[in-house]
Amino acid sequence: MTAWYERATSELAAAGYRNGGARRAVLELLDSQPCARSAVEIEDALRRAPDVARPVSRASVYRVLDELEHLGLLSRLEVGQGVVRFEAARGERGHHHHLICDVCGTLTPFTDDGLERAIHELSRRVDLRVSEHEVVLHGACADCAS
Amino acid sequence: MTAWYERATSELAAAGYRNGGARRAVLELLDSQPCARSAVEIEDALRRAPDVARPVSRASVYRVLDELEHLGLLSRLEVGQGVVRFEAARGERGHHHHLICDVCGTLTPFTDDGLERAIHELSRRVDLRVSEHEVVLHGACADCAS
DNA sequence: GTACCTGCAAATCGTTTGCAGGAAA
DNA sequence: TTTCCTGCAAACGATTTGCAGGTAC
Repeated sequence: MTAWYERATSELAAAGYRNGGARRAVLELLDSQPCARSAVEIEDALRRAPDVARPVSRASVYRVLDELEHLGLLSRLEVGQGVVRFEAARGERGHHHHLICDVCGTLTPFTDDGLERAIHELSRRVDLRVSEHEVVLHGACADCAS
Repeated sequence: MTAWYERATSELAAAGYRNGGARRAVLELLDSQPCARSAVEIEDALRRAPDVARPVSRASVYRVLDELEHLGLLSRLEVGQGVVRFEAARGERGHHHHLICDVCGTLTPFTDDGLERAIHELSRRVDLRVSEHEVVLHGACADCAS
């Protein structure tokens, strides 16, 4: 159980949500993922691992994702073929961006301090009260480029 | 008629496409836009301006967008509520990124050399043959933040 | 016991596709 | 005339919603 999971459960409770089974299952699944997942991927993962999790209907997956996003506990990532993916927002330490292989669709996280500095700089000059940012590098991964 | 429009028509011709009315209408509309547009927005714009354009069916809009994207004449931008937007790929000079207001959905282009340098740098270190990149800053625009 | 939570099925919405008639070359 | 281009309508797949029963508290 990570810090994110604890924060998520306490913020959900503070917001008046009950501790239902579907919500807990989605929360645990997201907490265990290294990178962003779509609603369908989450539903499949929960269905395929009845030992550690419990099946959750697609409608509930979407509902939970929506709640978590509104509480600022998830980051939304749109990339690829009209699919929306979510991942735990773990704050400063967990902050990262994404590489996507346009051939096979694989998503890989990366971090870069120079990039963060540049974004921090320009965020102050821009006519928008910036709350988040996202960077995606498209290309061909090592496997697909060969 | 911009350089992009000319390049687009000649590349389309070179690829064996005919000069049909729907394709020309979508091309002209995209050429006149300052920023990315969705298929639905394009369809509406063409329908609302019968003087300068001609109505084009939604299916044709999607088909033309698809052709243009494959020829590298359009950049794809996914941001916001599961909508895909496209804009003319005008090359180096036209290269830019986007600010999006999460309240009203307004999309605004911006450029930043420091950001480009940082991305260029890290692109060489990363395990992906990078072909494109995209940066989106989320937040509240001047109007919505007040 | 009450109010929220969940699953199911139907409804939406963006996008894609099959097909038949119309247009470019 | 041949082949591509278009529009229409149906098909699709991701996401949302209405409703009835189940569950947390």
